[in-house]
Amino acid sequence: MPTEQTTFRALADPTRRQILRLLNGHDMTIGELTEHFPMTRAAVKKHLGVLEEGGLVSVEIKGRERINRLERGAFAVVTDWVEEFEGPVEDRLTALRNSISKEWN
Amino acid sequence: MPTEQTTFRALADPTRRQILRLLNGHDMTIGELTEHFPMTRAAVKKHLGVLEEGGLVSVEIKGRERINRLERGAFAVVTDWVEEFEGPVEDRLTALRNSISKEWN
DNA sequence: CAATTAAAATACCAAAAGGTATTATATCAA
DNA sequence: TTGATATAATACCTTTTGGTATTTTAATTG
Repeated sequence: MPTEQTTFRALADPTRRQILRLLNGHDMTIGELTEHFPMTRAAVKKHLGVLEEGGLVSVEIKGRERINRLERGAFAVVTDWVEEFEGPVEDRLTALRNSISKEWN
Repeated sequence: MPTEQTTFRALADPTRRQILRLLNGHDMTIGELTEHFPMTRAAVKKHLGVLEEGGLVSVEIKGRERINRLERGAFAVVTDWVEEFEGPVEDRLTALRNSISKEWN
C-alpha cells in the first residue's frame, strides 16, 4: 500500500533517513538499530512502522526476531516524482559536469 | 540555508507537492496559487514559507505582489540523496527495461 | 485623496508526530 | 521448566504542524 504520500512522509524524518542508511549496510533487528540512536526501542519500532508504510523497509520474522530489510525498489517512487521537475537537458548536463569536476578537486 | 532536512520536510506535504507542480508550469503569486486549493491565502503562504526554507521556491517581490518561482536546482538534494540507495547497475537496467517496455503497451 | 487589493503579522486551535513508560507475550537456552 | 530476551500493545505526554480568523500595512487605481 505505499503511496507517494506515505513514502515522502517516511523520508521527512532524520532518524528514519538514518535508519535507511544503516539498513543499506545490512539487515538489522530493532534491537541492533536501537543501539545507534538515543531513544527507546519502542520509538525506533514506530519509525520502522512508518518506513514500512512507505514501502521502504520490509520485515521478516524469524523466531522472536524481526529482521528489517531495505527495499531499494521503493526509491523509484521518489526518483520518478522528481523527474517531472528536472529542467532541460542542458541544465542537467551542466550539473553533471560540475559534479564530476568537483570530484577532481 | 536549505539543508537535507528542510528540503525533505518540505516535500512531505501533499499541498506543497501540488504547489510545486503548479509552479512547474509558471511563476505565480500567492493569490493565484490559493485559487487552486480549498484553504485560505494565509495557509498557502505558510506552505510557501516551508518550501522557501527547503530552497525549492524563491520569491521576487514586485510592487505589492510576491511572485513565487520554482527552484529546479534544489531537487538535486533529493536525487543525490537517493543515489546512495539505488541498487547495483544490473537492477537499475532491469528497471529501465521494464519502464521502457511499459511505454509500448 | 479614497477605495481596493495583496500581502504580512499575530494569535489561536485541533490534530498529528515523536517520544516515554509500563505491561504483556512469545521464544530461546540452560 | 525457568529465566532471560526480543518484541508487541497500550496509554500517555509534549511539541510541531496545518489550518483559521483578525488586524495591519503597503501598493494600485479611480
